Amino acid sequence: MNLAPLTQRFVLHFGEMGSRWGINRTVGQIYALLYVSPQALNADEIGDALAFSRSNVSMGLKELQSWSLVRLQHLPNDRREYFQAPEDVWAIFRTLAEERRKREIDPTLSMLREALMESGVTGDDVHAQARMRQMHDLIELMTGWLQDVQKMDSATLASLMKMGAKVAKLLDAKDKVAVSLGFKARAEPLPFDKAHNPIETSLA
Amino acid sequence: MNLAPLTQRFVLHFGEMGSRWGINRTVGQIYALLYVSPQALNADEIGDALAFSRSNVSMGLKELQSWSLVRLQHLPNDRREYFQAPEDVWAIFRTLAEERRKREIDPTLSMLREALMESGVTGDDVHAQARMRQMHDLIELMTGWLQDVQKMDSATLASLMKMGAKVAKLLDAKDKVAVSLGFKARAEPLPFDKAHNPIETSLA
DNA sequence: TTAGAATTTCAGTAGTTCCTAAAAACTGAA
DNA sequence: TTCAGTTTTTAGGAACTACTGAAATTCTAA
Repeated sequence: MNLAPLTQRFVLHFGEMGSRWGINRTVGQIYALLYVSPQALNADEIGDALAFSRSNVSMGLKELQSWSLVRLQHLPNDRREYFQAPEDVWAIFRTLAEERRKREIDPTLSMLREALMESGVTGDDVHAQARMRQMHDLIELMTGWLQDVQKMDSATLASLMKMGAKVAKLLDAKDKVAVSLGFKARAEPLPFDKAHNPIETSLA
Repeated sequence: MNLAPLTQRFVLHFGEMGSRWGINRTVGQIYALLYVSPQALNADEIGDALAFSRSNVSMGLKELQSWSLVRLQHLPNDRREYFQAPEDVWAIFRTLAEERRKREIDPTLSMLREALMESGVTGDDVHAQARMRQMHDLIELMTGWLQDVQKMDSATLASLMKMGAKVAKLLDAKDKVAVSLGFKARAEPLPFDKAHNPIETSLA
């Protein structure tokens, strides 16, 4: 491996973190290299840079493609495939969030849905099913919210994130202002009341 | 394994998903069992229910404790340790988010911070460092926001999530109302302008 | 202090994942 | 169709992780 110093540190770090992120060292390093590379690289260049066998690079790239984390490119008069990581970090984040949801959450959500359809449940399963409903409702709320915010453009999302906890306070203030004016900013009532909260009430 | 049908399905599913979640089958199944169990269980009961060796159960419980996902309990006149999963699914989510941040994100944030301190960077590393800054700024924004919302109580958080994308629109409307009244709801200007957005400008 | 119950550690084995080198398959030009 | 360059698949060894039973340690009540 013969990379510029900062790049090398970055690449090695991604290799080490790989196992915590559910990818292997190879995949982590390949992605890191592509992320910092100013231009697309082909499989041989990647293999040379990281001292991996050609086939290992091939596997790694396939894995990254399955995550939609790399884009394929072709250069004129060169039939090798060139790979690059998308530039927009917000887009990368969106992709990651979506892929992880698909792999780590959706299967569980399906299982829970099926378990909740089951009727005539008896014995220990009565309590178990109630617990599953709590988990199901929370996950459904989270994934629904995630889909919502994924539709926002990056600037709006960034603004909301920077506000953080202030959002709640502002909305509170807004309600008061709106009410004092008899101003109706929303078509349907906000679900601030507990009665509409499936999480709080599902075990009640 | 001799569990009620729904419980069994739930437990087996958690075992299978374990590898995707970065835990092993044993740990996944133990957590699932504790999650649906109406009362705390001791290590022997867990081992019997799941047909694991006593030592395997011990390791699994240790792992779950390192994630702060199980609570330890003692019954009167019984010196065995009893384990249970916290009941509040929101609290569980908070714990999970925090632990994953510590393990999967914080080390990378540190590495990026150090890389950005580096001065006198030349060659390929100039572009690489700029890319690292983009990643750093995004992660910092996300983790900061996460800390903010983790402080909210569950009901507020649930409300905000249910609103999803509507939050942005409401805030927009709120600004208009506030402005038309000469009403100042916030102490500092909101960073809606691009100039204050480190993500958009760090590579410009 | 000690018996014995409960838990943890350890060493060995089984199982899984990672990685390479070689073979096979594919692609576009001649 | 053939050929050379390129990519993918495959088989097998290396490295790592998971699991068990036994031994060691820790803990508690008498």
